[in-house]
Amino acid sequence: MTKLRAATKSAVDNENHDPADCRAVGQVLDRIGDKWTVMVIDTLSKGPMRFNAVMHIIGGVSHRMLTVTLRGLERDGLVTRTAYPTIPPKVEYELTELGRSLIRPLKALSTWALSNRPAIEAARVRFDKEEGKKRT
Amino acid sequence: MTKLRAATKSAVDNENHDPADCRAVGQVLDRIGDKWTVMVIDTLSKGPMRFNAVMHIIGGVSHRMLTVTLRGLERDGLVTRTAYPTIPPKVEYELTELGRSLIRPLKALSTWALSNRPAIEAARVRFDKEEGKKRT
DNA sequence: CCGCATCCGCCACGATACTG
DNA sequence: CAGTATCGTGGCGGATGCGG
Repeated sequence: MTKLRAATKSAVDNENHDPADCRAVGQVLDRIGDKWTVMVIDTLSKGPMRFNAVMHIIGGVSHRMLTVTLRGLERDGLVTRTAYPTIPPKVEYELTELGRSLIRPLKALSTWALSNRPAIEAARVRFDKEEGKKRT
Repeated sequence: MTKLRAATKSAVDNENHDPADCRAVGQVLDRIGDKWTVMVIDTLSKGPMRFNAVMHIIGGVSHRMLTVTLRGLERDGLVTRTAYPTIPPKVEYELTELGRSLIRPLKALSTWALSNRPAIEAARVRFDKEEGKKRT
């Protein structure tokens, strides 16, 4: 998602060929286009879960990035954070209704990806081969 | 998106709680999660178009980034590039069948975004207000 | 008109260490 | 067990200039 971010939105704001569509998608991508958000949502879609559980299931996410990602999702009302002030602490995360509603469009994307990855892969290989020929 | 990128996929590859879903989505986000890809697709969804036309319609995209984005899409077989070797040059871009098939799931996302942005915005404001209180 | 190379600023991400 | 702070790095994205 890399990076629409707040920095450059000015130019985009002034444009309206079909603002509803492209800007809306842009917004979502800003949100879920980062490295871990989608994985967290997918993981939490199976039910409420503790911090470490999420971390272990995803695997490969750093402690810090998981915290940051979860805070972001909490901020946008996509997950709830419930802290039990016990010793040791126990924190549970759960998708909100809003968060769960995102699963469906995400599934659509995932379905598309699964069906078309071979085609993309093929196109990519073909393209790179052409590139190779040009250089020789 | 902005940045899953190839760099870190190693850790993710070893994990399979529901690999089909999350990895597939991850792949797509790697592709379309950057700053301009979705906008380009949306723009081209209206029909074949010349480079400058796309640039003008999107507005705010640098010459270089549009080139890069289009090359990426071409590489993955999502758009075709047709150059007419006239003077001055004229290049037309058009979505392939594969590219057009991506519009549907994108629409799903855009629909979700449009319906829920108010909710997200509200949650965000609420969350930030709480943050403010804590700091005081 | 379009593509490509170079230079550079900036931010997402990761590793580590410390607190409660 | 969970969160925060700090620091370092890679690579995206913008500006500009040349080539065809």
